[in-house]
Amino acid sequence: MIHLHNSATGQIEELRPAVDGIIKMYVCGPTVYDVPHLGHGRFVLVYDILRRYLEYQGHGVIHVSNITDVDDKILARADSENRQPSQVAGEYEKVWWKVLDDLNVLRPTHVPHATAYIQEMITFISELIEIGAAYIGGDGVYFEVSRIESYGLLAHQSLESMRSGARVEPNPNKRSPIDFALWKNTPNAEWAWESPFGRGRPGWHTECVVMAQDLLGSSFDIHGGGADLAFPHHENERAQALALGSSFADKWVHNGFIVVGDEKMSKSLSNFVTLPELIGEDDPRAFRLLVLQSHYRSPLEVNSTLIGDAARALERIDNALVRFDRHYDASISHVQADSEILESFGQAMDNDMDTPLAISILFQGITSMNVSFDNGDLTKAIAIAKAIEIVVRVFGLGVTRSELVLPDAVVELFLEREGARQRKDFAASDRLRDRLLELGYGIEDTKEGGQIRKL
RNA sequence: GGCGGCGUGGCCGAGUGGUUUAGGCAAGGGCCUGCAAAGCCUUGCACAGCGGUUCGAUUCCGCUCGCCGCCUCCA
Repeated sequence: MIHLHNSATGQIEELRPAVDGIIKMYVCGPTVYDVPHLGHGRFVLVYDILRRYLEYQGHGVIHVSNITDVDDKILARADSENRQPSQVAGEYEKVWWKVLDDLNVLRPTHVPHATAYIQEMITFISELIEIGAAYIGGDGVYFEVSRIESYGLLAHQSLESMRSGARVEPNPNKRSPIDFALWKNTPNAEWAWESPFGRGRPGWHTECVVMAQDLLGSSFDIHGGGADLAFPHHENERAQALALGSSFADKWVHNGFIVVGDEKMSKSLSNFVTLPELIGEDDPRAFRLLVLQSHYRSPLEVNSTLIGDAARALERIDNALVRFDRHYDASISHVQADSEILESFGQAMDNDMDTPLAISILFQGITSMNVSFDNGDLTKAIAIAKAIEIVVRVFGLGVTRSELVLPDAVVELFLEREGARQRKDFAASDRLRDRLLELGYGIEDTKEGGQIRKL
């Protein structure tokens, strides 16, 4: 079974699903107020890979990831553009799914929206007030953090040190500076909901607790998100759940940031690259490979050089799969995937998702597959190729193996060149090869004749 | 100020108390090829610095220097 780093304990621990064979995972999704950037891309890829791996191992995965469509930033954008918040949210959610499709990310099992859970949140907040864990301040409802003894678990800070180190601005409506808002009263706002505590809208930290528990139950296996969500977002989710007696998430998993020149990529530093920008220029798989080549908890540097390096590395994988395709026929369908490769792959992944090591195993496999093909050991080559194909699929790096349909004009040029080569008219054959290259088709001459493929 | 993390060969980036190499990209040499492409083979005194533990440390401990993150909206 996979072992994962649990931010709650600081240890790498074995995942033990509460329900055998089913893994329940909640991943905090985006606030849809702008175009997603590389940081969003990384978290989405990390948990996509985790999910694919767990499914590869035969587990059922219930993957829940929300869309935050109620938020101050959405409102601010709507106001500045003089339109409805729901329009803003709708627009950027569309962009979000487009980008995820481009990145070949599997859709979560459930995608709850905050706006669809307002009533449930109101009920939840009422319960917190009832048991005395939350109180009504002048401008909203606050959670009384001191109610939770273990508050600070994810921040790795004691309640006391959090209190003394709090940098939040003092708010006379709060009993303590570290208390956080569950409900914000906005009596005159257009975009607001009626509640027993006044007209307003929910705070950010409540939606995930409510939606996660609605879809996964009061306890589940994995709660994931970016490292910057550990505190305060996840800490506050946890506090609310615990106040009402839930055990909530078993493992807290946090991925590292994208960095640019050693600095965190963020809006405030305006050093971010958006995903549509990246995808527009490069093979989206290059970014996925870059993410795989670093450990998910480490900071990851991204720049055009590194994306280019990854794109070239990708060619090595693609070339290997093309070579596999060329040799594939019914006669070798019974060959089993190389178990040694799959075993080391599993060991690497089980160790806190060591994808960099797993990737190195993949590349080593590619080399030995090529060697086996070169030596004419077809059975061995195919066995390795089959293992490679499995690993590539778990990583989500596969290309759609759509039938390579060549336009007639290309076929004509290709056959013409084959003829020229046979006549040893190399001047003509090279000219034709250049023509094909211009059209986007590459040729490799092998013992069996020329091989053409789209580049 | 509190807490957490990092510093590996030209670049990115794993890993490990010792004998065999992470891996990718780039660079040099070679094989293959009509030339290429693809592929293969091969080369490069890596583990921030200083001490300590140890038969032996890049890997454990301490200190120093440098860097980053969280503590505020943030993936």
